Amino acid sequence: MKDISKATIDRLPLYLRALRMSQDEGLDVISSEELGRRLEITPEQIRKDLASFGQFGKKGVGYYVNELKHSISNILGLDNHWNIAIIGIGHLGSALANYHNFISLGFNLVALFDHDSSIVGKTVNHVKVTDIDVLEQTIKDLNIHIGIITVPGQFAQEVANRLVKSKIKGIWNFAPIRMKVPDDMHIVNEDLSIGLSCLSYHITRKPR
Amino acid sequence: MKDISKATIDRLPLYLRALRMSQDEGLDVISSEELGRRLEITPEQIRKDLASFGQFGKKGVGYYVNELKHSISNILGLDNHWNIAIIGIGHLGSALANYHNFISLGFNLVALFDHDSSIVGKTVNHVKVTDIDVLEQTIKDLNIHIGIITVPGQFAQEVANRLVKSKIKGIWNFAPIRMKVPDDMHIVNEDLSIGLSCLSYHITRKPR
DNA sequence: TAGATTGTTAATCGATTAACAATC
DNA sequence: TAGATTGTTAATCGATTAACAATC
Repeated sequence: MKDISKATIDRLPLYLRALRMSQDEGLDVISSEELGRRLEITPEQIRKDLASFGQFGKKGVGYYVNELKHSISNILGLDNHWNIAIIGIGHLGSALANYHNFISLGFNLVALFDHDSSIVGKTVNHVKVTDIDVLEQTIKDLNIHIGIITVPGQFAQEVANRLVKSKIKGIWNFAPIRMKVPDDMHIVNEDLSIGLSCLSYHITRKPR
Repeated sequence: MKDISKATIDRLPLYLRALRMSQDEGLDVISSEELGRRLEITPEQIRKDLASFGQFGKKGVGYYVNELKHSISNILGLDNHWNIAIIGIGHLGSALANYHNFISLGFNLVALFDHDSSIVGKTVNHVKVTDIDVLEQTIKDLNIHIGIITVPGQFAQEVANRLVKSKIKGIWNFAPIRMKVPDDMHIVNEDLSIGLSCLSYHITRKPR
């Protein structure tokens, strides 16, 4: 398989979601044209993206919704049903613990960690908060694959270091810093203030 | 000014943050080399990005931290101190209402809206939750510029329609749908499940 | 001055769009 | 069959990287 562009991978989750919605509406077959209309992505782009992973459509017909849905799920590795943990159960951590979309994508929320003794022991969305002191051991015991960092910025690097040592597979980081991790560690930075700042830029430059 | 690339604009908030941190550390001057090291962006990229807005550096010296910080703030329109409101005070909406980074970027959180009578009237981070029935009037009264949508997906389009009618300047959308808005409406979609899905893709393909 | 570092132009790389043959 | 729609190749567009003159 050739190298897949980052932009293509970023669009796959959108395709998956649109396919689910289409299926809920009772559609069995969908064309790249229709999928594009729903997502505001050109049909050519969609066909190109999908074609980089194989031939999923039927010429003259379109794509079988259920089939393509499963194919994309598989490509994204969602079939692995990764075990995830959230580190830092403040406002954002709690919100993510309650975010049902992750569950519906196939992720298992198996642990929550916090430092604060007034939070440890509490239950958020049916999961008990564990003391961060036993982070490494719990990651091994519960076979946690992905760590979600929602601690304040000044503690994020240390948490990342401990996750790396615990042989976690990937990190999803919400702390507003660029962390230093080994080259082979997979890390995705979710930077909430970028979106709002960009919006500010656009409304300043091109007011309606 | 030539057309600025979307990628460039996305990086400006990162520059701004790194400059703040540098200033906190007592730095007066910073080179593109050093800035690049902190952000893992090439110095050439940084110089190119900044150059598209003007000449901010001194050859042979670097960039004056405080000066550049203010310039980028200005470019991003953060000087406007936009009034923002959050619509949908569930877990995510509450978390955003408590997110201090927005305040430190210069945004004013002036209103929170919800439909649920058990939430209306409560106070989150010193702001009272208003009934969504009076959304339009409150937007006018409080001169709200940006609406943050954190309602469940099925209600998001309707909220967007009402924001558009209320002549809001921009929408920051957390609902997992692509909303239909007029072409001249500025909207940024913050799609939380994309990041996690992409992480799943990477750890599946290239396990450490 | 000599060393350092920007700003800018040219070269490369990557992603999107257009076009169309293949085929259901 | 005729119309529709994919998959793929070629053309265009946009973004990054490299190189270097300008200058502090």
